[in-house]
Amino acid sequence: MLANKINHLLSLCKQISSSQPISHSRPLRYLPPRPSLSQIKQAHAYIIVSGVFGYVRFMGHILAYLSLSSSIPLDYCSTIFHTMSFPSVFTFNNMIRCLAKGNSPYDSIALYSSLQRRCLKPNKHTFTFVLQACSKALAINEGVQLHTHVIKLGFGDDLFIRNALIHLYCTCSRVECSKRVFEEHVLCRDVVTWNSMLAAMMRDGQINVAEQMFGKLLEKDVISWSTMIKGYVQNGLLEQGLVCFKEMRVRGIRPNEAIFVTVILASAQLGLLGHGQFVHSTIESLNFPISIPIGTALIDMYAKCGCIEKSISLFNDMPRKDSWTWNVMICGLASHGHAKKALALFQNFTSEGFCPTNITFIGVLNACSRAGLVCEGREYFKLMVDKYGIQPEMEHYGCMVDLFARRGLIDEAFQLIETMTTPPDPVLWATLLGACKIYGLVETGEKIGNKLIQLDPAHDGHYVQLAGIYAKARKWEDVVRVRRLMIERNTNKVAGWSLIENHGLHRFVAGDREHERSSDIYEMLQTIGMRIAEAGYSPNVSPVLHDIEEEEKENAIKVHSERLAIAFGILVTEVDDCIRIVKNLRICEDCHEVIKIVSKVFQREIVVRDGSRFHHFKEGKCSCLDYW
DNA sequence: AGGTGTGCAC
Repeated sequence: MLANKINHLLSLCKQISSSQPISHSRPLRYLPPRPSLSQIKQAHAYIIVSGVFGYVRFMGHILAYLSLSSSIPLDYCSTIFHTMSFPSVFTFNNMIRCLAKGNSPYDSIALYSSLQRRCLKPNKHTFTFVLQACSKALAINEGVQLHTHVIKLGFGDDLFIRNALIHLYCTCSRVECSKRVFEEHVLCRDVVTWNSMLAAMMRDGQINVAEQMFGKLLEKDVISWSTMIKGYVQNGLLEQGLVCFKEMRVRGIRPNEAIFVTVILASAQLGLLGHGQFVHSTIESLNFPISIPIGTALIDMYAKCGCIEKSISLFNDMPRKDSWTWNVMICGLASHGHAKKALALFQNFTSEGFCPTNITFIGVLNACSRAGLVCEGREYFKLMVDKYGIQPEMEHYGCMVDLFARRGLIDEAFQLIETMTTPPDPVLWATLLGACKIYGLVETGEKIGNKLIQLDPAHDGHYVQLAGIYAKARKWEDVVRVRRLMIERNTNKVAGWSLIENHGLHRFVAGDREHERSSDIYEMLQTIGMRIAEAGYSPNVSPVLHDIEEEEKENAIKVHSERLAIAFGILVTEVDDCIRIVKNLRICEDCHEVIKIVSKVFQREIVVRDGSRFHHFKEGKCSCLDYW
């Protein structure tokens, strides 16, 4: 159809050009709204070959079409531009736009200067394009100068330009300036202006202000909702983001791809399967197409919500995948300890012609470390550098140190750290510290622990780990000393919590008695205690740091948040249902042991996502093979 | 001829 039109255009132009000049816009009128690159090239070639009268004017249009391409052919654009001796402002504008959109923002800004040197007068379109370039280049100084030009030339009231200015100031973290632009013109604000301002407040973390603005916004379009939802999620207010999404659905607004991706991501971060499934079912009920970004986000979400099988089946069903999709799947398999599957997938990935990225190798190395595959880990690390030329980053060293440390190869971990050109991240030392705790290496642990506390004195985790090492060696005086240090320094203590979903969210902290079914929960804890004792369990109190009597220590670990959540889970779920818990910190050794036994004596499948990985408890065993 | 919004990590 389109080809016919173009052919028609060509023959028409041939006929006309032999007799009389054709009118200005005719060669381009036959192009569709977003023509393909080859269609644009055909039209361009024809304009030149036919020697159409006024063809210089068409070059601006050709550039305008090119600026709409998904990946802008900058070489082609500049060839067109530089063949013209006297480009018009229109042509300049579209070239500025091509450069801004095609990731050459500095060239775009430079072209604006050259437009002025030629004594051409920029118009309102010039500013929207060049301001976009400034936002992209974070060129705040140039942006401020342009703002003065805008005012001088009398474009200060233009809605599009003001929105571009708001966007510029907010991407350069000048929220106060964008607020000023926003407030200057109360009368002529449109939805887009509100949206830009909303985005600015979000980026600045001023959620309350943004919320008020959102409330005042009478006509909310899809992007207003998108901005608000994304803002919640970006600022870690995941549950509010999902509530906002639900409200949008209630009002009958059809979400777009970006919104779906954002709320799937929020569900993944929360780790709550119910929320993720709700979003997935919304997509299905709207018959919304599963694009690559949505499919990828869903795979990631199911993996992070503990349903790795569902991730795998979605992955296999996806007709088209990009390297992100593969990376998500490899990382997902790795986080669940399915090392062999992750490594097999890596082989398929490369044999299908994809090029692995630094992220791919984080997944691969993570798979090796989770499964204790030391030899494979060493090989992949070498392959990454030698074959793919990827320089190891902190995260790759993190995986390797973890790999060695878990196997007790502390010396090899130290050797690797010594080869690093950049100073090691405290996370690497923290990984080693964890290994010292597992292997009972009190002296090494003490050295690393003190070093870490020196490096990062506000992080309470380091004190807790070091105290844990002392506690395991029953060095109670040292435990007390470290704990006292932690209290004196008033560290940012992160409270442990566990979440479980059952007709809404239930969050527990240790010793919690706030829940409405608290007395039932504690009764269930008693029952659990009796039944696991019958099965031969005896408490391991080393994780308890308090210098208190043994009996009290036992009581303290009995009420860890994950146990309260599991007791509640047993109370409210059906026997065949899997109990899913999300915990912010790492699970303690004793709770891990308890949950293993619970899974056996109560015949329940329990999945715990802790701060670092997944634990699938079934028949008295855990998928981590007691290695975390 | 113009402005706003999405995915992978120790």
